[in-house]
Amino acid sequence: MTARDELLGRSVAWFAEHGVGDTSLRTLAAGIGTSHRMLNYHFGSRAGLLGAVVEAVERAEQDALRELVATHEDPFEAGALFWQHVADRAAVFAPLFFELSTHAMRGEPHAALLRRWFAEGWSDALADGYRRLGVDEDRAATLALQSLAMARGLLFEVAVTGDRAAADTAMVRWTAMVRRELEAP
Amino acid sequence: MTARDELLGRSVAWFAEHGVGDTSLRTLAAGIGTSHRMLNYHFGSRAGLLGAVVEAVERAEQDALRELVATHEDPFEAGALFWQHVADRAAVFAPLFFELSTHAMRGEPHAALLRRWFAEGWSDALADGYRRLGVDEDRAATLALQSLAMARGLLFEVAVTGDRAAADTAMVRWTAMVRRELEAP
DNA sequence: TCAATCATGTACCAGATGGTACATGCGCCG
DNA sequence: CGGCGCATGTACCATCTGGTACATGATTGA
Repeated sequence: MTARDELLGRSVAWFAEHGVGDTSLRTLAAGIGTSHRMLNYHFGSRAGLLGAVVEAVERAEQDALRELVATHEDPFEAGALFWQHVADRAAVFAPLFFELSTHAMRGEPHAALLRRWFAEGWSDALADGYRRLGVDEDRAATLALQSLAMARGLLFEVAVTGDRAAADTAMVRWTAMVRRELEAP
Repeated sequence: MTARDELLGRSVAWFAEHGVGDTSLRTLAAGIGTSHRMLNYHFGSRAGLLGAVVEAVERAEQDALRELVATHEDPFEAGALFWQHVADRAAVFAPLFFELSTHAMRGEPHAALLRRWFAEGWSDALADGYRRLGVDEDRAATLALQSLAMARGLLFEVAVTGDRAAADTAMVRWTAMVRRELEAP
């Protein structure tokens, strides 16, 4: 692990806990035990650091999902495990996720990268899963969108209220609703 | 309309479009055609302004919902209209909503007010609606949570991808799923 | 008309900000 | 050993930040 990677990892953790918008390079540097000179040295500028952070967070989540999908046959089971994975990290992951998403909604900075992260990939992968279960194209796209929305909405709820149990049962019952929907004509 | 209200309204619009975190009092003042002196005069401080903004946004949304609920008998119809109301304003409302929500997730500032806004009220009102349809307590709570999560997740999707049509059909089909769920034993 | 209250503009403050020039360490390879 | 390149620390810069003191304009009520 290079010194840069070390700084990057600690920066992600700090941003997740304390927010991106309100954190200056100096505050961050003091918080993770380095100097603001180092951050500019390794990442060129504040914008460079943010870009690296976005990339790192995106790759970590996508890697986790890919591994779950690869190691589990049943897509519902993989989905349940991924929900668990995300919800476990809700307190630290959700604030960063939703904060960065607002940048994507408004444009700069890093809007293109963030849009790709939030929009593509996820719903495509989910729709693929439904299609493999024999659902027709139109239905699969909507189900993927709904599942994604449900997961993000429940993640939001967990992060704000801290009520993990309620969100878990909501997710379980949502899966049951989808299963019933698929079995129906 | 007092001068203060005028400034507050324009501030909300500016924050929605350009973000809270990256906007200084001076930038905001220049953007809405006043001086940063005026903002400090009317709101005391930056924190005071943000508090007023949060309060104003919350009240506006809750008023809209209350009016829809009061003027429509069928809760599904009121829900559909409220979704339309929110989705119409997604581009300007969602970024502000999700940005402020990260403040609530992390604590200060205005965490208490924001928590109340995001957590209570909404799901309670929804659960009441389901209970009035004869759903049992446990089921109603979960359905309220799911409906809220679905709406917020789809709002997120609309704000990021701009695909309103897909979100609309997803919402319509979700309502249908709930209706079927309620008719089932 | 005149005072008084509210609103607004100008100018300033101390501190923080992102960024950089420069000097110094440290470890690796010849 | 010597030198060289990466890493790190110090000090500084121009600019911007939130906030305030003070003077002035506008409005209104007696």
